[in-house]
Amino acid sequence: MEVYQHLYERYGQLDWWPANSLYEMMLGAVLTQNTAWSNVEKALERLGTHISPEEIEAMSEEELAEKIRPAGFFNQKALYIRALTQWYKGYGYRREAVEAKDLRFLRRELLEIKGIGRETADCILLYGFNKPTFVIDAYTKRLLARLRLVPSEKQDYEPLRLRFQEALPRDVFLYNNYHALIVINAKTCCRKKSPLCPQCPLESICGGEL
DNA sequence: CTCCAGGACAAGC
DNA sequence: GCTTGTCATGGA
Repeated sequence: MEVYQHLYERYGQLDWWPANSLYEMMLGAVLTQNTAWSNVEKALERLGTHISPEEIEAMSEEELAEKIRPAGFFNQKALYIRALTQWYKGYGYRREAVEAKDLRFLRRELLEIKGIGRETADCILLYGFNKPTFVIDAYTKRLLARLRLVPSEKQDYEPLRLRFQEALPRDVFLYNNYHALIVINAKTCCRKKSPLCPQCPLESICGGEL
């Protein structure tokens, strides 16, 4: 918890994920795949704030792709969003219906959806449906590499996720805030590949435990 | 101009 | 199983 402590002292409790609704959160998770968040914002804005799954369903494939164009990979992401929306429809677009299922079941279901890989699934589960699964993204890998907790940024997803989960108490709020802190910190400082910038809250840490 | 950003998939080994 | 080419925009 050492790394977490330092980040928490700097940024505090974030209660994170930039979205106005659960559905918008899910859209953001797909749209941000290998894409700068500023471009995701443009795409979400073009869809209109408080976009509903029913509205997305009413759109044609081309129409949706055109709307999300600024986010890049728009043809694929249009497919992915439709597939994800179809899945959600199976639960009547009801949050409680999804949350009633357990984590392992939902994770398997999400991973079967075209365009929903491990990271996107975990984001949706953690930030969308409050399930305790840890999110591993590029920022997380970069952080681990800089702290020398792993030899390089090229690490497999699952071992890293389990490493975090085994090192931390199984708490959805902790998982949520921890990953949020990693993202916020990455966007705030330590941009490029400098080891760790001087003003980084983790500057003094060397090999501490997560 | 090049490089990169909160990945995922299909094809090939 | 693991690795590689592909998908695309907008900003630095």
